[in-house]
Amino acid sequence: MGAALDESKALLVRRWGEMGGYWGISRTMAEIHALLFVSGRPLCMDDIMAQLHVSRGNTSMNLRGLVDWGLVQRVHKLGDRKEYFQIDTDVWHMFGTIMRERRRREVEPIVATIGRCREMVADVDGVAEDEKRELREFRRRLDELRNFLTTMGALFELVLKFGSEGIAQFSSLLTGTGAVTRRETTEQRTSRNATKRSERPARKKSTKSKRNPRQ
Amino acid sequence: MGAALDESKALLVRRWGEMGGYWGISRTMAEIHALLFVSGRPLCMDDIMAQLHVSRGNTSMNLRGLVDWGLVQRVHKLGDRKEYFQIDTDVWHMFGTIMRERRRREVEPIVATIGRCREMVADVDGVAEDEKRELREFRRRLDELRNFLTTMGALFELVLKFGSEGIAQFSSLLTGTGAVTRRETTEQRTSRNATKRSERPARKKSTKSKRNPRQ
DNA sequence: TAATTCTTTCAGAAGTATCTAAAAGATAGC
DNA sequence: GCTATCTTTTAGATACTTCTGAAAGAATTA
Repeated sequence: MGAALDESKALLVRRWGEMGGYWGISRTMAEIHALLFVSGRPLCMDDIMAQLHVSRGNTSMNLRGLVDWGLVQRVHKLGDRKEYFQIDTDVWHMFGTIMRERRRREVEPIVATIGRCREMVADVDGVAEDEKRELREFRRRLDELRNFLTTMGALFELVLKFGSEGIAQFSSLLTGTGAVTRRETTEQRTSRNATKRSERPARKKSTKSKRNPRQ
Repeated sequence: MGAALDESKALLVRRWGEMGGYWGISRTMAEIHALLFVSGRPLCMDDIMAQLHVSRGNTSMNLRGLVDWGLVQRVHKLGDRKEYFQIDTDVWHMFGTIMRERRRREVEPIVATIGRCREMVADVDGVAEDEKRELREFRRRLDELRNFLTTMGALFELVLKFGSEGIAQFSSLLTGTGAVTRRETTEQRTSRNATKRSERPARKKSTKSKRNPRQ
């Protein structure tokens, strides 16, 4: 009856791959990610190639992408020259990594641009009275937008720091399900999730990079 | 000095468009969205074509996409046969729309699949003892994943219902900045944001659809 | 009904992204 | 150094998206 298990895994991999497209991630990359997730053990390139029917080159590229995202780690087995790839097993931690990376790549640039736009219209001197109205309205919108983005960013930071228990508390608080006081049950999580992903060395793609030495 | 205003707007439109790609939205669609946002008034197709240098067909298609997302409304001016397009001006409401739509299109299908996967491995009969371990581990992961997704969904629902004030409270609660009790300041927002977007008629793309009658 | 004005659809062009297979690059052991 | 084993890069092929321009479709007025 291991067949049911395999089918179940295959189904999740397929669907996860399809969904990847919506998230700006190539299907293959998402499939590799899912495969590592369902396998529950490190896989080598040949495993992945065989199970997903993709070429070696493609596998290599997408694995690199996943490592760059901080979602997959390279691991090695004693007496085996192959590299194995392993996924973060903690779902909360995994999504924390995704969120932080997306924020860095996608939200921060737009926040910076909003800042520049804001400066460009900071000066009201020499503007006709009827244009001032439009200017003020535009500034108001910029401020609202920036405020939204930074607030959401802060919220994510908090949520991912405090994990699922924190959210449950938050929910019950807002919905008034009951009076909840801050418990300390989430503190252990915090330290584990605080791994500094941001300090990962920024790999330059274009550079004729030396192969990663296996320390 | 209206030049600075125009340049500032153009800059935001360009950057917003670039970012659109990351969000699975075509650049033009994102640019149109941004243009409506910065303009602060309804625009017609010719306005958009002129300002973004895109063809009529492209403009039409992308505007339809935005209307389908519920991000843009069609409006009409008295004595003018043209259609005008208007964006939701409330940033929180706007992102609420995006989040809900993304959840419907992207998160719900994967949650459904997880459910199916879970059922496929529910039965443990006739499984060798050493495979049971793997099975249980797989089930644990599936459950964790589903739990994460539904919790996050609920969180978004809450956050968008309670708006920025709610988040500020949440933040101060978790960080322990001070004892906060639920205030009622956000209630007005709630009703406005509760517009039932989900009941929008599901336009079939493939169908040789009749043109939307202007009621 | 015909003319006018505006919008949508669609076939093919243009532009991107992704994939494969083959060559080049690394490392370890002999 | 040479060979074996494994990984990365790359050029070109394939597949997918997006865009345009032209034709068809709709509503309105005469």
